[in-house]
Amino acid sequence: MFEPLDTAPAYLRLSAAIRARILGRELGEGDSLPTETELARQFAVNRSTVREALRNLQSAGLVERRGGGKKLYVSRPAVGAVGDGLREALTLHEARFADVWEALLALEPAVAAAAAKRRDAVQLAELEAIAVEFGASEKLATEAVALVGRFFRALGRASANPVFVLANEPLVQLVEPSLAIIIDRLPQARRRIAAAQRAMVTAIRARDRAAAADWMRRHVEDFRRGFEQAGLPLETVVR
Amino acid sequence: MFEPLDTAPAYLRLSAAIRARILGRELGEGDSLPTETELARQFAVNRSTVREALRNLQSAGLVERRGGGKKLYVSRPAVGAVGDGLREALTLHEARFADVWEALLALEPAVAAAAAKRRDAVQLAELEAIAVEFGASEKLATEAVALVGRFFRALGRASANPVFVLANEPLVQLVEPSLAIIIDRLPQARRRIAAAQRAMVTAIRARDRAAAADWMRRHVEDFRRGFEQAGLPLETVVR
DNA sequence: ATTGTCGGATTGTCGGACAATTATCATGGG
DNA sequence: CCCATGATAATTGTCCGACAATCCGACAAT
Repeated sequence: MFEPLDTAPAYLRLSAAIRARILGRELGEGDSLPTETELARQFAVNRSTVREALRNLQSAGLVERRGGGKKLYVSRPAVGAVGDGLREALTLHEARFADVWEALLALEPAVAAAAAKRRDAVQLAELEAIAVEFGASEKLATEAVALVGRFFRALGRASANPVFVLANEPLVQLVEPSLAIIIDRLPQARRRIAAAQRAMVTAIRARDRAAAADWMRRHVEDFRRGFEQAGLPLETVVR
Repeated sequence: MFEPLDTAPAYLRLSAAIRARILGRELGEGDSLPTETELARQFAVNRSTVREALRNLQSAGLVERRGGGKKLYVSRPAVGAVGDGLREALTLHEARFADVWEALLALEPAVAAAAAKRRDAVQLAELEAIAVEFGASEKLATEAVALVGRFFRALGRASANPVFVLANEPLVQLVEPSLAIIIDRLPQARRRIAAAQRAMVTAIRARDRAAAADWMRRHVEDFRRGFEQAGLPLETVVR
């Protein structure tokens, strides 16, 4: 007979309303939002309430401020921001290295295969450049790790699959600290990574999906071995 | 020479400060936050500013209100909430069905294998119950879809890998509407899904990882065929 | 064309206020 | 002694009004 009343706080209903407009494409990426005062007038609430709703949308990445300006623009959630959130969530869920590794083993070969299938010339050149720079490096562990991260991210973009791009990000973030330790402790790590990157680039250049996936699989398995050889237990909780 | 000044608004620095405490485990899950007035006093800002910071943390799932109460408690981001955010992000990134399917094909066999390896008796019973209920159903498409969703989520939990659990969620959410259409249009879809679920349960009961992964692979590939046979183009943008 | 200036618009932050709801606790009954 | 109960205090959600800092756009000066 009667439906339950919506007793949610106004700031939540407000952000839900705007969120729905964005997801329904009535507000497209790049459109600017009305000013806070104007929103307050339209929704007939106080500006403080509007601001709470906006903070909500802002941390979901649905609106953002561009280049030091004041206006808010509708945006698609940035990969980095989504990745940060996922990394936090996984950290608080006490994901262990073994868990992340298991996901990497499932995901990355498919990413590599998709990259081999769909990469364009620019993306191939980027991967090559990163592999060359890594191979030539006598750099600090942190710089080497950053290059590995760039390689994986470039691979994700080359896969032309937004699901892979987004899924990639938190895994790479979570793995980077461990990788730094491995590169520090195991002298052969750099060589093995460089070899794997070369092999993957070659396979991707040849558009050989199977080879790309296979080399990635070895690369990821190597990574686990490195983790163990560096004396770290697989049950280590990542953070 | 000079470092850039931190000119971020107070509400952002405030949420960053609390966020760091939570991620650093100084505030553990279940701890309650001080009241807004108390936070305002400690950080020497106005309560309005505190509230904006809290809205930020709240939508990241780092704090939540429990059972209609007033107090805020530190929490780990709920799987459903993280999944919602990811689904939104993927929608706005214009992920196509083909992209989601490609990710499913990479991820789900690994999830099934992990479930076969690590499931306990309760989780096995849950999977069995869902499969039986699905097999016996003359239900509406929406109910059948809900059961498929429950099957995949139960599988994720049985994998005992939080990365799989979190990655699973948005994919399942994105795929459910398509699945409803398929079940509506293709009479044989129900039978094929039921058969796949039975096979997977059998493999998982026997702890046969390879068989579980293999049946899941077929299941996912079947899903793509169903999508095409239902007359939907793979390039359809999910939402 | 670049730089400086000026007024208006907008955001960030503040203080205070109040109703509605929730937490706390003393108190009396079983 | 334990539990229900009601009064009281604390807290949240929302509003109002205010003001400095900053950004924006237009216009003037170099």
